[in-house]
Amino acid sequence: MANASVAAVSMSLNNRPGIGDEKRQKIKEIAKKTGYQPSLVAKSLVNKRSYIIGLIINDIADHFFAELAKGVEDTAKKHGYSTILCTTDGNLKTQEDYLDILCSRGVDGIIISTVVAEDPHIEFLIDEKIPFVCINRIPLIPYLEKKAEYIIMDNYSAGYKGIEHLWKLGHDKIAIITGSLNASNAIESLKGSKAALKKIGIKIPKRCIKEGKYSHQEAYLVCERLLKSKNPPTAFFAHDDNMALGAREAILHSGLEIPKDIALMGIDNIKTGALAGIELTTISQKKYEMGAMGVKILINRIEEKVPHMVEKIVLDAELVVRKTCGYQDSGYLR
Amino acid sequence: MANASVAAVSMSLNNRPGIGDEKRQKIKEIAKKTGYQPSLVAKSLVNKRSYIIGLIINDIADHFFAELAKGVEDTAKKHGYSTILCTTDGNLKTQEDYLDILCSRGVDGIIISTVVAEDPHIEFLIDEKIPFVCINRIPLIPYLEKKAEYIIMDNYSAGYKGIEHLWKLGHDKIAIITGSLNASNAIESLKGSKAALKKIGIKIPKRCIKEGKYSHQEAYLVCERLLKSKNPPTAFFAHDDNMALGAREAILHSGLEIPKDIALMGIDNIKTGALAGIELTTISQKKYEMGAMGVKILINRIEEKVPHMVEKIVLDAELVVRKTCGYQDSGYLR
DNA sequence: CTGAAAGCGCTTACAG
DNA sequence: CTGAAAGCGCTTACAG
Repeated sequence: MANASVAAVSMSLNNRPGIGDEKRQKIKEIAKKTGYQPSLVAKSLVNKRSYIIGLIINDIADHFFAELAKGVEDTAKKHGYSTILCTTDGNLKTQEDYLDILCSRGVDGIIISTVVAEDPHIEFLIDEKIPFVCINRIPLIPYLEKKAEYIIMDNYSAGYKGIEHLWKLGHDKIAIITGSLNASNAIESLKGSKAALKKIGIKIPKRCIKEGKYSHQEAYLVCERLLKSKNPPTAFFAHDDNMALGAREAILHSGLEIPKDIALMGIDNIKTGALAGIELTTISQKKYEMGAMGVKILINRIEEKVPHMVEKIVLDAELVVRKTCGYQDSGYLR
Repeated sequence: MANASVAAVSMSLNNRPGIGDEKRQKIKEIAKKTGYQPSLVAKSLVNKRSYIIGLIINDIADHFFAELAKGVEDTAKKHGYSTILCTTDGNLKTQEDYLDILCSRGVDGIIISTVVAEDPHIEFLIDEKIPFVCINRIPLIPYLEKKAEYIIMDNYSAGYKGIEHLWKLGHDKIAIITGSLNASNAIESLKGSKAALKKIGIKIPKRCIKEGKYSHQEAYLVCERLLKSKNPPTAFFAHDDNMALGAREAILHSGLEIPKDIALMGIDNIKTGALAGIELTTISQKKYEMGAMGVKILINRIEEKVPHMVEKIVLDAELVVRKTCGYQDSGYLR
């Protein structure tokens, strides 16, 4: 410190009152010239603020979560926060480990997108009094409902609209490939689809509702098996695009054409689905925005500028008609 | 602290000698029962070890970088490190900002995949004595060569093999869509392609070598324009799959067929390229492995178990023949 | 307006 | 083998 006390430079660099303008300027100059970078870890220790948030997702190579992560990281960066990437691969133990690590790292908040319906860790987060927001999925535990913030898509409506679209195009033999049924989004989508089926008045056999676990590979297998069954469905509604693309492989590999022989729908609207020759009809989900909004809410909580109130945001599910269901060819038949 | 000094618990929990087994066990038990989590930030401060690495990439929603990031995060996690995700969007200023932040956060090391040929920040990293490894791209500054570790694909060979494959299939009118020519990978691929052209003995006009900047959109535009020119190419070699997919859109939208009218190649072998109906012929790049190996080398440096030596790893570029170049139809013609 | 002191939550020598 | 003290690099009251 070429000319002043440590307190003086601390106050200067943090723009705190208690020091003359002239001296402040001088200190800033010297700091700049010498490339002085204050240690954020020491700062964290005394301020109890790390300016780090944790982001918990299943898999960064999954296009859905990658978009989510992009929204999170962009927004965090914009507000001066760094983000620690935590991928759990859907493993609850890994999730627990990461939660522990994030807490002992003193992160200011957590964005969690992997919550399971009966999630055992939400209480932990509440007890630790660490700000967090659930995105994509929420805990389905009634007494927790008012205690956590969340932002999700209207999965029920997504599940409903998909069936409705297929039905209007003339399909009665519809197969549903669900997400991971331990998670709220999959549960809600399935509820929506079942409600639509009921409303419409058609029944589909149990064997035509299969859990695809949001996995491309799993959906491939499920679809392949169904296609080989004796009364195969004429339409597949996969509850995410990943699985829809898996089903697509199975359909095409078995020599069938889309949508001529088989109609196919997904949910999420990932970019790959828009490619020529794929043109997947789907339900749009605002992935980037969900991540971005999640961070904004989280930072509001952390900085408590806004009086705290539990926020619950449910984003619209919008039908995106492309070519895998045959709307272009026939239009709605009913 | 129910029964011992702070030093005692510190030694117990860190498995340091200097305390009796019995007491150690007891302390560990109590720690477990009370759910005590030592503050990693305080630890960082005294140990000068944060167990955090920084990962710098262009864009997490880009499939190539997402795979890379997956390899990095998985491996870091396995070795007890957390990873801070930093996306620069190819912006050097953002890169600089992140480097500063990472340093003041006291990260133990950095994986950087966004380095530019004349990168102004490598010297900074060396001066700061912070371990780092360049993956995917390297600085093309001779006197820095022996000072940084890197692991990259053999981009020259990738560029070479693509041209060779197209030529053997009978193409003379080839267009090349390059990556960002301020980066080593793009430069090397282009060199390789030019060398192949020379070896083979064909010349392609300047207007048929265009910079696509590793952007889907840019490649679309470049390809569209070239297709409309009066002597259009019969084959496109995009120097990554992202761009190949962009070119594919342009080709298909203009009513041409692949590979009947136009042959198409990429580099990277992202998963989307393998989808039915896309089946992009490409050069395989080991993305996940590159990230994973990068972290292993980085951690070796950080922990200095292995005597330090500058490592340079160049991964093989392997041709993956699928359907966009017409090999299935005709086989090699020359 | 400025400087010396205490403290954030740990770990590491250093005496007992 | 154990406990009291110093220190990591900062910030924040608290006297001068």
